[in-house]
Formats: sequence, structure tokens, C-alpha cells
Amino acid sequence: MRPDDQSDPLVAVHHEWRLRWSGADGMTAAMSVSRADQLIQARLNAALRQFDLTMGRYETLLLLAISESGQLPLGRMSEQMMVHPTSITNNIDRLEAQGYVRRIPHESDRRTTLAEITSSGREIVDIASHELQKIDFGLDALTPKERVQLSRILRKVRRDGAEVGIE
Amino acid sequence: MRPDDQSDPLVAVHHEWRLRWSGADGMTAAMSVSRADQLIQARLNAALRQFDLTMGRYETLLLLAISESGQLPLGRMSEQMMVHPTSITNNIDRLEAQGYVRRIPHESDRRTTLAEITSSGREIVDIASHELQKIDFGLDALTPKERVQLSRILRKVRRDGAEVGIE
DNA sequence: CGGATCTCAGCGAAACTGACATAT
DNA sequence: CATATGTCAGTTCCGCTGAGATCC
Repeated sequence: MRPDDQSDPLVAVHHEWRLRWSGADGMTAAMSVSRADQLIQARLNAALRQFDLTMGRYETLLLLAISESGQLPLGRMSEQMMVHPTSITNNIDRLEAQGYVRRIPHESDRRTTLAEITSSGREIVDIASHELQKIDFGLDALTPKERVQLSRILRKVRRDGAEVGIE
Repeated sequence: MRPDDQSDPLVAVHHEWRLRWSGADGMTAAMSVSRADQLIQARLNAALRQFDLTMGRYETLLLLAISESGQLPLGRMSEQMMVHPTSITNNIDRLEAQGYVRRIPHESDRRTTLAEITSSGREIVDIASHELQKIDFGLDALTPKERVQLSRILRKVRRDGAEVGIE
């Protein structure tokens, strides 16, 4: 037994699970993702708080900043971020109130609304991105190789979810 | 370029990020965890809905089920699950209303409350655990080896977070 | 007409804060 | 006294549902 098995509650749960049910590796993996996300999000949101941004709003802004024209239909943003359309509406509402984004009508399709990033939006994305990079995206515990491995594995989960739909 | 690079929005963001800032691997890893957690949680919660359980309440119940005596102080549960004390209070409230848990006073320390799992609580944990195992904990896209790798990597994040505090 | 696109109101879940009661 | 434990009220954020307006 590794020295820190007792001090890691999830490892303890893993052991007890194996005594009762099967699929312990899946259980531990799923709960590991949950715990890790919780920790990482807490750090990222703490770093973004100084800009009055949440991770969701930052991502929304980032997507616009790296798009070619600086503007995207809300529906496309919803798809790309894999979040519910109303979440985008809400994010854009807030970002618009902060002056980081403008809503503009689509030229040909009058159903769709475009979100366009403003110059102050671009500024804040740049500053916030450096800030997130400075705290290493909450992943300073991982080596460069581990970060790539992690992304590689989770990409399969992501792709699987995209195919099947979020269900 | 891999054939599905265009169809994976996060990979596209990764490329664009690298043109502007550094630390792209960290960014992608952090966002991968976020997306994966979202997908996995959606599946797990969908599987648990038939029992009127959420993943949080299931975990709370699981912790009691695998404990030696079937009872734990709420504070200890909060620590082990790395969640806020009020979340445990809330979880136990619901579980108590469902008849899966009882609150009982601590013998010596009259400040602390113990949560004790009931027999119907044990039943539901067993049924729900089989159900979660049946859907492979939302990780059917991963090989057995990848599940272990994933847990190994994320354990470092978890341990790092426990040492530093959630911040 | 059927479907797409967005908005709105409202709900449940989860995390947090601040305040409080109680006990050590 | 300071500290620990749990509860409560209220906030924010996120995700979703159901409804509706508008338009293709």
C-alpha cells in the first residue's frame, strides 16, 4: 500500500468499493474527474474574480476573441462550448452589460443574433489569459507530459459525448 | 492534422491559443477536465434520477455505506468529499426526508451530529451502485488502462489541492 | 406548415458567505 | 476566552424545462 493511501479518501473508497461491487476503476476515474474539476474551477474562478469574470463568461469571450471576425452566432457558441443555449444568452447578457460584447443582428438570417467582441473585451481576454497562464491553469501538480496525456484521454470522452449527444 | 481536428472545437481553440499565448497544454487540459466532468455528471445523474438521487447525495450515502459502523460525523464527511459543510447539511436533509439516513447525536461530543445510514439506505446504495456500474460510470469510451491512467494523473491534482487547501 | 433561433421565467443543484446557537 | 460543529438565510452560478416570439 502506498504511503498516502490512508490520507487520500478516494483511494480508500476505491478499496471498499472493490470489496462490494465491480467496476472500481471506472468509479474511481469518474470521481477523480469530478474532484479535479472542482479544484481546478475553484482556482480559475478565483483568478478571474478580479475581472468580474467566471470561467463560463471567460470562455465565451475567448471563443469570440479567437474567431476570425470577432463575431459568432449565439447558437454556434452554444454548440462549440457544449452548453445549453440559455447559458450563452445569460453569459452574453452579462458580458454585454460589462461592455465586453455587443449584440448585432445577422445580415441575412434575421432569426440569429451575433455576439461581437469589443476592443475592451479583447483587452480583458488578453489580461485574463495571462493571469490564468500564470497560475498554470490550476495544474501545477502535473508535468507537461501528464497534461498532454490527460487531454488525450479526455478527448475520447468528449468525442463520445458529442456523438451520442449529451443525453 | 488529425481527421477530427476540425470537428473537435476544443482542439481548434488549442491551436488558436498557441498563436497568441503560451501554456496551451495546460489550458486544454483544464478545459478537457471541465467538459468531461460535465458529460460524465450528466450521465450519472440521469442514471440516478430514477432513485431520486443526485451524484452528491449518492456519494454521501456511499460514504456511509462503506464506513465500518455505518455512521459518520457530518464534518468528517465534508472533509472526505471535499465539499462545503453546508452542502453536507443539505444532502443529509434530503436523504433523511427520503428515509435513507438518520441523524443521531454523538455520545461524548454534543456539538457533533452523526449521520447513520438506514437499511433502506443500504438497499438503495446497492441498487444504484449496480446501475452506475452498468452504464460504466459514463466512461465506456475509455479502455481499462486509460481509466487507471486517468485516476493516477488526477490523483496528483487532488493531493495538491488537499495540501494547499481549496483556496 | 415544420423547424430553427433566441429569449424569458422558473426550477433544482451546488458552492459560498455571514450570522448564529451550542458545546468544548 | 478562543475554537469547533452544525444550521440557517441568502447569493451566485450553472444547467435544464417549458413557453413564446420571430423568422427560415
